[in-house]
Amino acid sequence: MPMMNASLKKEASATSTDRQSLLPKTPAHQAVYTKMRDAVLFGDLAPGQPITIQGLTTMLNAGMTPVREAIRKLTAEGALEMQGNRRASVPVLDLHTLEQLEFMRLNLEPELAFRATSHISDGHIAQLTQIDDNLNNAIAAGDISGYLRLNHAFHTTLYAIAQAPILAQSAGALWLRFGPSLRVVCGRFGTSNLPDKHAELLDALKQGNAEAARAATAEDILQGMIQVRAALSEDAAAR
Amino acid sequence: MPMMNASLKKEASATSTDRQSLLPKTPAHQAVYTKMRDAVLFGDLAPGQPITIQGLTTMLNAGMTPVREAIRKLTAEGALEMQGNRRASVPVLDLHTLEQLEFMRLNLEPELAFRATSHISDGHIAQLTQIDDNLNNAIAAGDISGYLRLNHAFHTTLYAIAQAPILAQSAGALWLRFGPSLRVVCGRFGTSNLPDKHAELLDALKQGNAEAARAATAEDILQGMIQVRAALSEDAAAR
DNA sequence: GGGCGCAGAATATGATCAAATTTCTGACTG
DNA sequence: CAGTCAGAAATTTGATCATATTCTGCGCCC
Repeated sequence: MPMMNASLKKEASATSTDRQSLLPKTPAHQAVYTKMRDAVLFGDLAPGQPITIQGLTTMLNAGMTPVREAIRKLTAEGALEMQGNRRASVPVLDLHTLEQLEFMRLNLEPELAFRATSHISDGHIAQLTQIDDNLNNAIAAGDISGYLRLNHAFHTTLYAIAQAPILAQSAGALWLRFGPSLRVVCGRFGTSNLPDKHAELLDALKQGNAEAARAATAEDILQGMIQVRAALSEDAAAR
Repeated sequence: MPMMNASLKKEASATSTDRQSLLPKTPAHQAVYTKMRDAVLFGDLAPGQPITIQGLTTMLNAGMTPVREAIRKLTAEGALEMQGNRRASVPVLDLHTLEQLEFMRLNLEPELAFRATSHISDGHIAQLTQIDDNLNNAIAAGDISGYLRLNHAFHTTLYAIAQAPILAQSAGALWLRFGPSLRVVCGRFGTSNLPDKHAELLDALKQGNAEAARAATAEDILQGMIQVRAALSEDAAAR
């Protein structure tokens, strides 16, 4: 009974050279990981929602092993948590956890902006400016999903410039923890009051002013965390 | 019926090693993860040494899937790294990476000691004192492996008291990165010049002096990182 | 010296086993 | 007599394994 759609995902391909040779570069578990990561980051998986492994295999048309490995990886990064039994779910943020995330972000990300200033090039600035322009358009259009993705892309791109992979990776793991709640914030307050210290940050980067870049990043983080805290407090009060 | 060689690991049932079948509480992938984690932390796996998945299945008498999942988890935590091919290995520390680790440790662990001061109890202090006594004995006896394990246990125990799971988890991931090099340090300099700011730290905890605990932890970290940096520089010069 | 298999290892799949949640039944109590 | 709760069967879901397939590395032959 439960085995019927397994065959229609890959038809009998007579020519194994054309399509296969064009994209054999993506390992399945990595593709699954990226999709699930984005789903967590951009709110496609709501906090508290249980993750079923078999549901993902059918949803992503993937095997069981890649899904399991992606779940393990995301669990290690804090994007998912194993509830006492062997079920995984997107963790719900509480104020105590949020405070720790804010502490770590304020220690990590301003430092990354500081370091990026030393290694930035004109091409990098153009790239960041492009992202920020699209981001402002998304805000103006009320495009929540676009805002989330572009905001994430802006910070990720900047931190990659800092040439500090450990710090950048740690900061990326933190984003996985509060990403789902960012979606909640936007759903509650819309895109009107979103923080945008990116202009100040870009100015500082153009001038090579590392201290100003650090300060602007700290401001941006504080603004965002205040919004998330407000949404969380409201949720706790409504319960 | 096709399981012939899989049975011989369970055949010696009446003898000593079959506690697992009597206590089926531990999932296999978790047991494998813990063993590999300890092997990385305490230098049983040397940096640069390639990890073969089939070697681990036979070495740990485990299946293939649990080993794969443990490798994914450790890779996500930075304990292992995937080199371009699909081989994994214990990463070798360079000075640039070490600097980032020091930066993060100095931001995280003193804060954890600071927070632990508020929540500590007499039982906790007794526990930490016990560990530190054993640690001093290990140093006096030149027991490198014992020193590594007890030093790790001391810090882990303290950080668990701080009631800040995100910070503690992040700090634990950092230990996975410089753990292998700690073994190298000990192999080079012995246990004579090892840092031991634990006495100061314990005094501060007993007095409830959070600021002193923070400072003592920072000193302990700096001492240890200086040692690791010296060993790394020596290695780089010898090559 | 370079292209071509060949061995070995890693990835991915489906099947099988075990555990847990759910559901259904039945009895007991108010 | 009805409602509720305990317990057991059943279904769902996670964990593990054996196997097939694919890719990498290396040696060999041209």
